[in-house]
Amino acid sequence: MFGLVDGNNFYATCERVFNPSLRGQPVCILSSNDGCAIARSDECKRLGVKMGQPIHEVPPHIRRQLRIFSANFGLYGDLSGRVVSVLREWFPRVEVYSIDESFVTFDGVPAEQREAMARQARSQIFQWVGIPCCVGIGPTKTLAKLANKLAKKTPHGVVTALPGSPELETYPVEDAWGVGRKLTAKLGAEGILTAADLARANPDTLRSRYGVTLARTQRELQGVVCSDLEEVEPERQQIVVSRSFGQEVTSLEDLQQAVSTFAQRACEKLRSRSLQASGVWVWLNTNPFKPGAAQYHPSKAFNFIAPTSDTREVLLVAQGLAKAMWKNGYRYKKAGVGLLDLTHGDVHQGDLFAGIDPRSQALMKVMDQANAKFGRGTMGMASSAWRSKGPALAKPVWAMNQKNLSPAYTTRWDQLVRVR
DNA sequence: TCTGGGGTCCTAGGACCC
DNA sequence: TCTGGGGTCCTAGGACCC
Repeated sequence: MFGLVDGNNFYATCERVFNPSLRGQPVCILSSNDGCAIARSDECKRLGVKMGQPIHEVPPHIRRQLRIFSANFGLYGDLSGRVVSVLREWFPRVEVYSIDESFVTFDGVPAEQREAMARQARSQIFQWVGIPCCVGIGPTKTLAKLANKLAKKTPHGVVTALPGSPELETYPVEDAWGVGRKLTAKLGAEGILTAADLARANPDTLRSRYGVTLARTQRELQGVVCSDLEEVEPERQQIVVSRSFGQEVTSLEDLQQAVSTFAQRACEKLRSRSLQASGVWVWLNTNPFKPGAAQYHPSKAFNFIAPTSDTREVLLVAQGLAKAMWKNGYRYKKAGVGLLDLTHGDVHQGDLFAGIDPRSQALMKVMDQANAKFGRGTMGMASSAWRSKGPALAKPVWAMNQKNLSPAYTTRWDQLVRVR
């Protein structure tokens, strides 16, 4: 049996943990650049703010009632780790599925004890970390997900879903895991409106019309396990860093600084996972929402002869790609850098003629260690915006808007909460 | 004025191999 | 008039997830 544990309105709840004045208030978390609502407390949902809604579309009289925050991923990630560490004490097998969701298994736990166990784990997480969770239990991950959604509507927060449960008859198919907007529309046209309808549909027709993914979802709703617990995170295939700009960028110099900064960050992520990249990919975008503005969204990739994790090498290429795509006269709103064809550092297919420069790894190691010890941005490449962290340089024009960022309560000494 | 970021998997078609 | 069988790899697009 599987369990799915997830934090209710996770980001909004994280903000409340260290700021009790937010309890009972409509809390709304904005995406990077303070654009869209990406998390809402129940009170905020009741005021009609929609998931993903651009905040400027929310009527001013509603907006004034909201407690608005810029996304503070450092805080959310840290609290997420605390939730997982409590879970590991209760369950021998845990799959961390996302920042706010984990799958667990009830191996060897008798059926009549599972819900009680889930309730205990749930109350301990609330007591120790301060995050209210719900637990869904089912014989497959898909049913556990479904049960979790049902649990949100109960006061005790724990629900079990079995194949053929009466709840499936009224459970909308679009809320099933693996059924998105497009499939909902197509299935609806065939009269498949609920999870029970999907479970009952003709499997051959489903397979041939919609592919193997939906066929698996159907089997899982019938109680057949198609997706097992993945305790070890699979190796990354790609690493992407992209941002919308706070202000539109109109000079190549600013654009290259942004691209450098993203490339540098991508390389840090790469090395933290002991990976190397064989390809780099850069793309640029103008503002698609601006009516009448000239649009341009080029993208260009480059393959290395031998995989690398050296920031200098990646940066040089990323800069070159950005320059090659640059056209005067456009107003750029977004850029991104991707690292592709990732391989593990210990399986190195070298360059027959150039060999490996041992100094490269040593240099990167020193940089990473300095940044780990003294904080991100302590050492960096001059072409990036790394120095903008210090007091001497102005904020880059492309820097994100984060007007309502809460403190790094758990990850910076100077931002700890004071108790009088 | 203001519109997120980071991923995965599947499928079909084309180019190429022997 | 007739035109094989069995593969791989790559890419683009579409769908999904949080």
